[in-house]
Amino acid sequence: MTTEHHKIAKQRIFEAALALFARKGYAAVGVREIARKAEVNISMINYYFGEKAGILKAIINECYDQYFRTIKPVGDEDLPVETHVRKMVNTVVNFFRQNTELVIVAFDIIPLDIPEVMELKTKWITGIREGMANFRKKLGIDSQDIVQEGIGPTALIAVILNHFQSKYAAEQYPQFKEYAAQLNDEFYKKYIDALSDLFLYGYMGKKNKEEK
Amino acid sequence: MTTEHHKIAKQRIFEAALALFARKGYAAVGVREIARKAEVNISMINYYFGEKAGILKAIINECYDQYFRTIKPVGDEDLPVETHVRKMVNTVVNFFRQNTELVIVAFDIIPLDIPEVMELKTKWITGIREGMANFRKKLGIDSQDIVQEGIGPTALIAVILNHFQSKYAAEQYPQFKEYAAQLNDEFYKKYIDALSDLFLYGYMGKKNKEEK
DNA sequence: ATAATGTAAACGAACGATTGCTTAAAACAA
DNA sequence: TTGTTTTAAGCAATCGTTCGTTTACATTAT
Repeated sequence: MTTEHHKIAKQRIFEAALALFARKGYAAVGVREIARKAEVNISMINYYFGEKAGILKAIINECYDQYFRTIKPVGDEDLPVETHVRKMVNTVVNFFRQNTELVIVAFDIIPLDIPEVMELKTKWITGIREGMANFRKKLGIDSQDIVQEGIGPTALIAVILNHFQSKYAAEQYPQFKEYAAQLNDEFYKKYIDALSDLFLYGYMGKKNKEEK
Repeated sequence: MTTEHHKIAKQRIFEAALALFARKGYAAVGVREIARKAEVNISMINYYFGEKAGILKAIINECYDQYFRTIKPVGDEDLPVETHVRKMVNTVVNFFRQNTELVIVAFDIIPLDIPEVMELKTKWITGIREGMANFRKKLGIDSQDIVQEGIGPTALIAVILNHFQSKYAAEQYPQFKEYAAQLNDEFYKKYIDALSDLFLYGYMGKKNKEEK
């Protein structure tokens, strides 16, 4: 029971902080606000996570770990390039959809002046990049070429992240909730196809395809 | 002289805040830090901008105004679609390059719980979308189709914004400065072409082009 | 010409509120 | 009892903002 209680309280803090960080950004959220939402005493945060930044570290670890474990096996599959790309887009979009708050907080680009956190993120990103080296190679991306690095998978993920940041923001504001409500299963089926098409054949190719 | 002095102090606050907001995010920066960097008394911030959020509003107005005035005339030009897209990509990338701090702060997606600021951004985005309606029409984008909205120009800007966020972050950290230094004129010439190619013909088209 | 008035810019000090975090004791389970 | 979990209270520091005052210069009146 004790262990159970333990987990529950820690989990509540984690989830409350995650939701608040996603909504307002790390710096804009205070520990008291987290404690209030988690229905927990303030000191519980330091008890379980050491410091405020400890929650963020936990979020980052959780997100990158799950992300890597999700896309790595897909990247290692042996499929024709086009099929492979489509499957990867599908995988990434679904992961972002199911873990929107996690990716918004963990994949946020604005640097925090907390060296430890920055190092943690760098470590993860480097690791994932190495783990996906084969997939990148298959796409013919030369890791030395910074132009190719700037587009390719990097660009794809930027687009997807941007979409879910916008979606999440829209869900908060009454005037945009109507839009957010349209983003259902049906939408994502089409979205994944359209995004794959765009990445594979571009805007002109996509246009030709539609005109056929 | 008085007016001259006025401009200088206000400008210093604006620029100091802009740099700090871009680096750390709005919420992570205090007015004292801004005042210190601007070499100005703390109370001058409220004197010139009313409140801390007033600086942010000024930044947002400055950015969107300049952005719209830059891309609008390009969007209204009468060019073949491909040429038009390439010119637009070139225009947007150069604008982001020359106004990196402005776009990082103003185009940041994470919502601030300052209703006034959110309304201001919404107003600008709506206006720009309307102003660029002809260009979107030319690309064959149906504004009602949220799938097409999610990719297209939205995706392109997301990619470019992501690049400059990464670049700006890299410039701050010693271990990445080497990378940031490579992002020179030569790089952006290639980057603009590669990004245009990707958007127009996709990854497969780009690959075919290179193999020729 | 000199003195009085007006005005905008800048200053240091302080306001109440909130920040992240710590402590010591109470409540609980084993 | 022993050891763990939860609590309330409080720490120093900082937050955004406002205060009354002073400086510097322009305008007006005498």
